[in-house]
Amino acid sequence: MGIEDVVREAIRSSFGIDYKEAIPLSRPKKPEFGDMSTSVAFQLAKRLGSSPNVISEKIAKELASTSELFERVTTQGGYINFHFGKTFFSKLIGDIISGKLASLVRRLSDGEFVQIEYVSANPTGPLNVVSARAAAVGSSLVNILRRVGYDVKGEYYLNDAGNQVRLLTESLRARIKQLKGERADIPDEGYHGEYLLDYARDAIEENVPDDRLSDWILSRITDDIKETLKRFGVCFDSWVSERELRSSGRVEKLISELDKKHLVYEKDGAIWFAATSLDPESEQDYVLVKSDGEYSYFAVDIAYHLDKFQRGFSHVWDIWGPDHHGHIKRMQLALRSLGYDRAFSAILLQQVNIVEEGKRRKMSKRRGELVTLNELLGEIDTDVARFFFLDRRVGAHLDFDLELARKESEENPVYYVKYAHARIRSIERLAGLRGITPGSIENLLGIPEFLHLARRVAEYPDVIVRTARELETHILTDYLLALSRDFHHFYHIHRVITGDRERSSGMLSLVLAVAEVIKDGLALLGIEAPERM
RNA sequence: GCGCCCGUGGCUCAAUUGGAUAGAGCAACGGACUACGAAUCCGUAGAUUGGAGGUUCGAAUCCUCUCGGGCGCACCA
Repeated sequence: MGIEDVVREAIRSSFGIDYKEAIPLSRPKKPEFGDMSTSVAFQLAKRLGSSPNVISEKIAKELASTSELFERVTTQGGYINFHFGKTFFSKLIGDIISGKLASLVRRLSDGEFVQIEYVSANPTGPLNVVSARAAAVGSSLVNILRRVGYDVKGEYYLNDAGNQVRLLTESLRARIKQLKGERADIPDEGYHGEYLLDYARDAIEENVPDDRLSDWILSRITDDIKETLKRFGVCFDSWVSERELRSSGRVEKLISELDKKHLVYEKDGAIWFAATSLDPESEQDYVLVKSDGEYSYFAVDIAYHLDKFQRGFSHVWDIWGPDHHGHIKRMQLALRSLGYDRAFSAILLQQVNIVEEGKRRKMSKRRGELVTLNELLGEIDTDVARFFFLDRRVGAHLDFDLELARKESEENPVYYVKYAHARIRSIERLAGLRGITPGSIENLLGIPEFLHLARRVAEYPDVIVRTARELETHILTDYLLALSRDFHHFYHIHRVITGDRERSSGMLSLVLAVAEVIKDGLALLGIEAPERM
């Protein structure tokens, strides 16, 4: 029985009511307020026509006499504060250092088959820093959801068809001609980035026939994207090709499916999806088949998502850039008509701006103004870059100052966390030399810094759950920073290995637990925890 | 014009989704290595949470208005 149930039970026996709402539990800001607290008395005050003070005291009294979970239950101005006992911490630390850390995390799912689709940048050029943010966040969320029990697959949707590809090929063709000294202009809407010059050189060298140019450039760029992602520590479970999707007949099938539901009509030579008839709130209808006979991006994307569900995913998260937000509503609408809207959610990752000398610079792949992930990784460490992207809310804009990133790579917070880990491993090595092994911590919990650090370690399982639930990696990075800070502070006050073997054993248990948590947390974020630095 | 996201110390970000005195890191200033790693620690200073109303026991968080910044509103993807 968890804390929530215990409190609910206490409310029942104190006031004879069934409290069905969630019991708000939070970690108090001050240590004297205990290990966990609830403000439920405030909520009950109105309903019971009594003051929070009176109510909280009654519940606390009831809890103190009935629950074995707590050493003490106190009240403070209407708040009810719970204090855990020594056995709670002993068991926790013991479990962590004996390799049971993963089992302490509450499972949010029992193997539900789900997918996260991320990056999915068009294969028309090198990955930029915007995709890098998506790559860092997506790959970490895959790990974290896996930890709380989901069966997660990460997928990259490759837009290797349609207009953009045509423009890419024409741009490349123009670059080849230019290199051969012929006059040729890159189409206005085409890709003007210099990177195409390198590809053009290779194409000339390899003597790629003109009718194979499109396939050739797509596979070259796709390979380079895969290579870059690998360098960034990102590996996808699957890659889905838009071109194959188009030729598979799935789009056609989708349209006839929608047609059966009377959501399709023809106008001006195009075929439309009747969004407005499905939802009066919708502003407009959307084209499925253009008047030139080509499928629209929207049509193919619906077919793609339908295919995901037909592959058995019960939930699908897409990580999209802010420029896609207009796409969310209509996708949900289309999926609703097919019966899948609740199984789909989009995570809108806010944009990354490149900042130079305090001014934002526009990023455009077509104009070729971009900072590539490869360039970035040439300047700073993969781990530093990942941490940089992960230590922020997804909804927050990110002003990326390469100058600053370069500078910060030497004083980046990620090293603070890594250093805490390396320091503990160093202590562990010394303990090994002295023949000291982990032992009981019970006699040390009276030391304030020791208790504080133990409490911080105890938060970890809940931090993972919150990170997974909110799909926000910064919750985990922030926690790791706080844990590292608490450890460094502890380290300066208390020596772990001393002549007192019993005390040393207990101290060692706690710091080893800290190291295990750091290692585990960093691993979930795709970052290495070094033994030495 | 309509819709969505963001405004928190000089800078970059938090605040467990409405809870206790708004917290950290950079940068600034002053201190700490003769025992486990100084990539560290301790201290000082710095905030009318863009602004104005409202909702209630309680607001950075919710509602209305307003001011800035960004992004959408295609037979582009």
